[in-house]
Amino acid sequence: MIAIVDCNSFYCSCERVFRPSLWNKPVVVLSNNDGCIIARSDEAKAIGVGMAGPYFKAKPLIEQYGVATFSSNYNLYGDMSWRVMETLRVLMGKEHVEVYSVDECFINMEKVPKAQLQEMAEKMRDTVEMWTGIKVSVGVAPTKVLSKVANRLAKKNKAATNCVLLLDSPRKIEQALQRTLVEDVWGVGGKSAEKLRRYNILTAFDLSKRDLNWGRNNLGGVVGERLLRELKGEKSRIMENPLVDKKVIATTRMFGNPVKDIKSIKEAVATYTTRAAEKLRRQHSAAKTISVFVVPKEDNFNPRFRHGPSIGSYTTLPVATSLTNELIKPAMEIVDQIFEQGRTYKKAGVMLSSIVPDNSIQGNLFETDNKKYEQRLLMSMMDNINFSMRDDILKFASSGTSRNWKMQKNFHSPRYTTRWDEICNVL
DNA sequence: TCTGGGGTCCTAGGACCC
DNA sequence: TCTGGGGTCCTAGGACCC
Repeated sequence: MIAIVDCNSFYCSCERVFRPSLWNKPVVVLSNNDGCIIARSDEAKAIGVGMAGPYFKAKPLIEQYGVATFSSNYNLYGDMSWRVMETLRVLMGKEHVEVYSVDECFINMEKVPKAQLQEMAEKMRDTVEMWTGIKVSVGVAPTKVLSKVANRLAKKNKAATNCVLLLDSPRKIEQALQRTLVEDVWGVGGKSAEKLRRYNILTAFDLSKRDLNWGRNNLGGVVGERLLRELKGEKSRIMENPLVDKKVIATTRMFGNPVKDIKSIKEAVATYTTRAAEKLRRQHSAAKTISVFVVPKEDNFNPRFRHGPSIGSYTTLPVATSLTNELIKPAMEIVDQIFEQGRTYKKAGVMLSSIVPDNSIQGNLFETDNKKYEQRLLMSMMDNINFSMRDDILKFASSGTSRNWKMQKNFHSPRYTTRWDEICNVL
């Protein structure tokens, strides 16, 4: 059996841990740049605040009900996520925990006797709440897809399930599938749901009755076949190694305000490159390809392309690198290529790909080992200082000092758990 | 006026090889 | 007159996830 542990309204819950007065009150958290709503407490859902909607549209409702509003505080959420996952690793053994996203993880329950599954799921729920203050929901079933179905129903019917649902018999699985619409199945997105409805497949149960070949031919090849296997109770996505290195590393952001000058774009791109290179070094990798793109602000707004088309280019380096300065240089050259005078831009991004472990970088005849060593030492000193002191205390000059492109964060909460000067005060 | 930021996997099709 | 069959690698793009 497999369990999935999923934090309830995770970002909102993180904010509420340090603001108990918001308990049972409507809370929302906004995306970067305070653009969209990306998390809502149950109370906010109840008064009709929509998911992923733009903030400005929901603003009247938010003000009318006095909804507590926060800019996203990823320092806080990242640390709280680590606490939740670490609690589960202590409880279940770290080899059984597969972190799937910031707020959810799969637990391999093969070793737990069948009669103790319910009890163990409740223990996970209670321990995480006791140790971190975060409430979670737990779904347990024979496969990952079915455990997601269970988790969703547990969350939707908190009064009846107390946030734990175990699907351990064919009858329970069938009932759960009948109560789940096909678009709510993990792996079925908008496009597929539309197609399935045309075949009169409306619930997860309807879908589970199709045979594997049908899935292969109508739902994106092997992906569809695997999905059908999982719905039928046959494991098809194995427990993956949770700490696989990223194959692509990206840092992309909307600007706080639209930007017209190349200097600002270069500052932003240099800053994003710095951030991406840090992520690269954290996983001890180096990249051979760097791509840069910008998104112009289009006057005729087309809802089909919310961000408008992006304009970009890439450079393949002679040797893979993880050194910030070696990545900033080609990035700046790409900006020179793609920037058009007279246009206004609203977003830019940097992507690193062709990623290899940094201990297997191909040597370069013309570079002495000594110089490389010194440069790496410099990088790791910068990383340490920036991590332990404050973001960006040391930076490359090309990242700029004016930073008028920086994003808006008008409702930022303190980084209670990761900065000494922002620690929680109890008065 | 104002709509995020990361990722993954898979497939099709072209270039190229013998 | 008549021009195969099998494979690999790469890239772009689609669909999906949180």
